[in-house]
Amino acid sequence: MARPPANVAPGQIREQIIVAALHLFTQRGYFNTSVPDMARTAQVSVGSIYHHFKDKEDVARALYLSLMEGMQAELSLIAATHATARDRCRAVIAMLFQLTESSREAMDFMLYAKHKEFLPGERPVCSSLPFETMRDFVQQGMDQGEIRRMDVMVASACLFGGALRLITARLDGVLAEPLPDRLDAVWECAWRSIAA
Amino acid sequence: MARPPANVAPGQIREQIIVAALHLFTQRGYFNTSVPDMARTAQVSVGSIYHHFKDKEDVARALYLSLMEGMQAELSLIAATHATARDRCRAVIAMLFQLTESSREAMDFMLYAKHKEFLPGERPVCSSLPFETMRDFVQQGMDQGEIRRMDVMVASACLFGGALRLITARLDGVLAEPLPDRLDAVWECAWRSIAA
DNA sequence: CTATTATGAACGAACGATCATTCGAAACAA
DNA sequence: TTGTTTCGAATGATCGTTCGTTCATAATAG
Repeated sequence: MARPPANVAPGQIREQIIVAALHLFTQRGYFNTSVPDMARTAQVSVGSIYHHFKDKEDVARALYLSLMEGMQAELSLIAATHATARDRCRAVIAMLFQLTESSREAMDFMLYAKHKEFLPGERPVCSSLPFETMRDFVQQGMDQGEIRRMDVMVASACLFGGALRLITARLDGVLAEPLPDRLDAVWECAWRSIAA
Repeated sequence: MARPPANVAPGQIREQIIVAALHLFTQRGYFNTSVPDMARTAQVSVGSIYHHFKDKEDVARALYLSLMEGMQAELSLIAATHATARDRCRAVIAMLFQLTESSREAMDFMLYAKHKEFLPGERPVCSSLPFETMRDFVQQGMDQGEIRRMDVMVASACLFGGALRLITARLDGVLAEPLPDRLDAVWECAWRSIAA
């Protein structure tokens, strides 16, 4: 059995394709991006894309799942390094803000792409594992008495809604300043809205 | 110049096409909807669509602008019938919640379609007139001392972010109960977060 | 070692399907 | 009649996908 050529790292082509797809999908959208576009940007051939992925949709799915996995890893890290709901939720917002600045395209695609239009099988972002984990943080904070008793969905929406809205504004170019500059102000409002 | 046929009201065909487009765009998305699809759903011919609209994009634009106009009218009404920022903003959220229940597809298309992918000319929703009006409400509330002094964008995001997040959840089917049932709870959190 | 064969990654022209759009004719109103 | 609206088959362009081929490398034989 022949091994892949030694002059390129294994999985590197896949990575090139996924990175190119992320760039094009966020810039022009999934449906405005052709497979030849992806091949050109990734500097590989069309055939190579179909060698590594089942079809165009499969590229988008691999990208989406990979981003979701990364996000979930960040949340697990936060859960492991912070004890209270307050600390955890603040860390979540700080992380989201930083990620938006450092990986703007990833955040854009993960949070605001209309996945159901090109990934019919996947569940809506709202009910993805990361968002469920964030609601868990809130639920536990309510159980511990840190957060007022109320519907978990309402509490989560109010706690994270402001931050997510600001991320949208930033991604749309409506907010000029880096998000971390607004962390303290947003957090004060967010926590005040649901704190016991 | 011939007047339109007497057996159909003037502008009715246009309306049929726009309604069909709204239905299909929210159900499958703009790019998964073909012009023949629109013709079939609107019960008109393909040629008729091109008689009333320049092209497919023009249908989407007419739909979008019409929805935006309706939203702005609602906001103007609120501005005229409520004096304080507190009353105005609460009325805005109540209106958004009601509209989501009564015109789910309209809200979905207006707030969460990726317009820039098929309406390259239009500005992002964030910087549309309705959203600017909502920020104006907040700014005036800050000038009047009702709302704590802070960045207007941050305050607006925190005040409306929770409600908008809940609307997303509702549209995604993650929230089972009608939004108006949650109005009091959401409003208490929202106002608490920025009230002076 | 060298020569030969086997493997599968990479390629891109070509294919078939689908789409937005056009246009000439028919239908209808005035 | 004349001008407008409606129709849907035809057009041309574009897209996702396929597939025969090339070629570098690994495995094997001598």
